[in-house]
Amino acid sequence: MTATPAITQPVVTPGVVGCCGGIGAEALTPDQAASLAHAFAALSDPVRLRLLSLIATSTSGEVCACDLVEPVGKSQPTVSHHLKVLREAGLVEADKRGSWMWYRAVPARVAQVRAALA
Amino acid sequence: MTATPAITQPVVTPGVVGCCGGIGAEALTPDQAASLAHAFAALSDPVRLRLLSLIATSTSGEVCACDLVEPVGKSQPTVSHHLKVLREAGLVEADKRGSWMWYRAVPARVAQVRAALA
DNA sequence: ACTGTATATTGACTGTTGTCGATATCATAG
DNA sequence: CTATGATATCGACAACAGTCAATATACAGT
Repeated sequence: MTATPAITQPVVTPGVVGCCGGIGAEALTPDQAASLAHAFAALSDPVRLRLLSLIATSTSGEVCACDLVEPVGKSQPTVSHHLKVLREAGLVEADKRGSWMWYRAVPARVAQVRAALA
Repeated sequence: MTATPAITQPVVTPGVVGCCGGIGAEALTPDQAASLAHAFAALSDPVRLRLLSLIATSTSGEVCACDLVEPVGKSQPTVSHHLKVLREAGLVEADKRGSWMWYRAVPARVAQVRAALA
């Protein structure tokens, strides 16, 4: 019954996700509840939701961190902190190119969290 | 563009929900992000997830509060507190019959939150 | 009325979280 | 190699959230 992948680690489960451990299936085990709660916690801040939205809706599929500070109206350290939380939740990933960090959403992970509400 | 219903209030939006304001659609406005974040915050606690799961998966569709204290392993006031948070988020509703409070899930509301991850 | 039971509220404590200024790290340009 | 710009980390603080014991409220049965 370890069907729900660990959310604590930024490891993104490959392949089809979100088949098990949903609210509407069987009752959640404490472990499943804990890891799901961690994922939802990452989504429970308006700034992080805006960041994820900005990243997920960008036409190029990725966006430079430098373009995220101004839209959310928070300081650079604060934005960096929120991006870290999103990354630790596996909802976004990033890599450094030159001086810039490019962030992109992880659709499979978002789908997995969404499926938990089934 | 005030498509996303207010989550702060326990008012449940009738009819079809979850068509607008999702992460993957356009970028969220600050207001949309705020109300969505409030909904996710209610799901960001393991105890509340277990409670919602227990309620949503009950065969009769509703469950007495007295049957929720023991499974989650928390004190009665703590469980009562979490049930209040779930109710304020519109994810569950309840009514008193005799001495007992009967809780049931609000599927439309759950679906609305799920749709925000589209 | 009184007693027992079910649920909610209060008050207090503790741990966590969002925020920013200051600073550190790292890459590029000159 | 220094200077500049982009990000991340650190330290501190205020606000918030989870928890429980104690108490309050409401209902049922006797």
